This record gives sequence, structure tokens and C-alpha cells, in this order.
Amino acid sequence: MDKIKTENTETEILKAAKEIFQQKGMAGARMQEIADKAKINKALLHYYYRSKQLLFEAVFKSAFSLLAPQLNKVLNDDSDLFEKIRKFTENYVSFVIKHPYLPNFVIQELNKNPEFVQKLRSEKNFPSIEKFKLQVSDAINQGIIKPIEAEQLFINIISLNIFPFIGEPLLMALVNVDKESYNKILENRKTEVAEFIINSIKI
Amino acid sequence: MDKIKTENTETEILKAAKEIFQQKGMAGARMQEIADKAKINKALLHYYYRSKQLLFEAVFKSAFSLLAPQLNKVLNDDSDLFEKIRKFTENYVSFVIKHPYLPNFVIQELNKNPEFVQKLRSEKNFPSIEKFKLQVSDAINQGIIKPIEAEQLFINIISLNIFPFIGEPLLMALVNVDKESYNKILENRKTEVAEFIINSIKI
DNA sequence: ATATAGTTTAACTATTTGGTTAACAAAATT
DNA sequence: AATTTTGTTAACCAAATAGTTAAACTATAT
Repeated sequence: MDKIKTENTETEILKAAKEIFQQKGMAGARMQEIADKAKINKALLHYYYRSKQLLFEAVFKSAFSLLAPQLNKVLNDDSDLFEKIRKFTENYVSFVIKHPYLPNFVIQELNKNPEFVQKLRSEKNFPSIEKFKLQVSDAINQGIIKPIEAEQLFINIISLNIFPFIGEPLLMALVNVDKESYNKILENRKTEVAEFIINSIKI
Repeated sequence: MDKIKTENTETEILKAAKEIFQQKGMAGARMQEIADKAKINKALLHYYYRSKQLLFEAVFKSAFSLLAPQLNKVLNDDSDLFEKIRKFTENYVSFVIKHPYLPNFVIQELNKNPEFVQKLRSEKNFPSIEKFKLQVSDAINQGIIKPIEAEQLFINIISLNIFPFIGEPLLMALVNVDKESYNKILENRKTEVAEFIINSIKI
């Protein structure tokens, strides 16, 4: 089947490109290396994706479309605030174990290319904070949590969950543990982080 | 003066190299661009630093030696735990405003080159967590704070302080504010973050 | 004044790298 | 069965890029 063969090749390329781009970034990635990993000729990369830039954009969009639903779990989920924080924290660790380089990749390339954000924003499913804001102010009015700006709380949640992965090599060195122990620490954070946040805001 | 002239050129190169490497990373930086920024011929870069790799290492070490004392403020300062958290948080924001690309640069290059950590570890002034551990367990024993592992608390402090800068483009988009408003949010974090942490752990 | 050591440049080289071309192979279409 | 379309490759090209060389220049010491 032609269709199947094509789809396989195209998927193979995207898979290989993801690995290389996410590990080395746009600037550090080499088309030849991607071709090798996909076990095809370099010209085929250009046949399917025209240029390094376009291949990169395909990888980037695909990465972001995996990350966005994760973020939406904090922002646009209907569950109760505390429950939401607990679920997100628990899920996020599992997510990053499946896609270890992904969050770092997205953040890194956004830093080097802040105008990308505009492109992402216009797309559907781009996470919005509005609902979360309402939920936080409701919880404050109902006396469930102490006054805090929703933006600050959101940044705290995201920071506590994402940074331990992005800063892994640095944190491992500072905390002075090996990979195995660090993984245990991360595993513990599945519950630890949520309780840390809830402790801070609950009345 | 010969000496002064040499030192100026060498310093000019390092200054230019810092800017370029910290913004674009090892892979994205171009020797020509560094030479242009330092207003010298490209051959002079090699005269003073032999290779891109060596120039990069000079920049990296210099960057880390600025970051290390900041981290030591949480780890090896003598002040009281709460006071320490407040001071660190306050200082860190000012530090990053002075060196916007620095923390991201260090973390990014460590991710792409985890073996760098070994080189850094052996150097003096490499931050150690031991003192902080004692301080936390003392505070727990004295009933000042709830039980928490020092490692987890440390990771939380660092995450809450560093990530808002590293994730700036992403967070700005998610929180849906412009640069000016985001800067205000960061400014507020100077006190906000410390209180968030202390609220969570104090009894 | 002159030798000497250090500094700087223009021009060059070798290699890497993204991208192209032309020929070939395999399917799909007629 | 013939032809068109799609997929794949080896060989090639031009631009970019790290690094080199040799000569010129500058300042200091002799």
C-alpha cells in the first residue's frame, strides 16, 4: 500500500525529528542526523517537509499540542480547586516521564523565538486563565482559601511542577543525589507539591 | 600601557561572548557575531581563546560563578530560616534583572551537557545543601515548621524563584498579560513568593 | 635606532551543512 | 500494457562557519 508506506515514512521522519530537535534544539539539530535516525536519505526530509524551518515548526506545534491539554487541566477543568491541584500535580509527573524533553524544548524555543507565542495563541485549545481566575476568587469569597492573585497562584503551580524537570541536572548536583534518588524525590513530589500548595493557601 | 590594552580586549571579548552565548546558546552562537559585537577581527578570538569550545567554557564558568553565590544565600547563610527565604526571594529578582539570560543559560547548557556538572562540582564554592538540611531539621524539631524534607523545600524555593524567569514567554501567554504587567507580577513576587512558602511550612 | 615581544588584521582553508538535481523505482491511473 | 504520479536515492552545490597563516603594526626594552 502506497498510503501506508508514505505515512510510515512521514511519521518516521517526524518521530526522528522530535527526538533530535527536542534534545538539541533548532540550532543544534542536524538534518543529516534526523535522516540517519529515520533511516532515510536526507533528500527525503526536504521532499516531505521542504526545509529545516518547516520540519522544526511541525515538531514544535506537535509538542505544544501535547503540552496544552496538560495546562488546561489546571485552567479549564471543572473539578474543585484543591482536587484540581492534586490531580494536575499527579498527572504532570507521569506526563513528563513519557515526554522527558518536551517541556524544556517548548520553553527553550519560546525563549529564543518569543514571536512564536503569537502563532500559538491564535490556535484553538490555547489555554486561557479566565475560568481559573473566577474559581480562585470564588474560593476566596467563600473563605476556603486566603486571598491570593490567581496569576500568582497559577505561576506557583506551574513553577513547582515544571522546574524540577527542567532544572534536573542543576538540582541533582545541588541536592547532591544520583539519578535514582532524584527520581524518588520527583516521585514523592506527585503528592508533596499539591500538599505544599494547598497548605499555603487553605484557611 | 600594553597590559591595560590587552585586558581591555580580552574583557571586551568575554563581555561580547557572554551576551551572544547566553542569548543563543553554544550551538546558536557564531564566532563572527561575537567578534562583531566586540568590534575586533575574528582571528583575535582565537588568539585569546583558541577555540569556540574554550571561549564557551570561559563564559559558562563565569556565569556559574555569578549564580553560585546566589544559591549559597539559601544554603549557607547563617540567618534564621524564614528571614533567609525572604531575603533570597527579594535578592533573586534583582539579580536576574541584572543578568536576564544567565540562569536559563546555565540550566540549558547543563541539560545539553550533563557532564559539565562534574567539572563544576569539584570547584570551590560549589553550593552544598548540608547546612540547610540541619537548619530545616532543627526548625522541625523546635516546632517552628511542619515536617518536610529539606530537599523538597529547597527544590520548591528554587523552582518558585527561577521558573517565572525561564518560563517568561510561556507564562506571559498563559496568564495573558503584556511585558509591563508581567514585570509587575514579578516585582510583586519579591515578597509574595516568600510568604507563599512560609505560609505553607509554618505551624 | 633597533631588536623584541605582543597585538591586530586581511585573506585564506577545510569542513560542515542546508538544500537541489537528476536518475531510478514503485504504485496508481489510464 | 502504457503512462503518469509518487517515493527514494546518490551525487552534487553553494553558503556558512570554525579555524589558520602570514604579514603589518605597536609598544616596550635594549
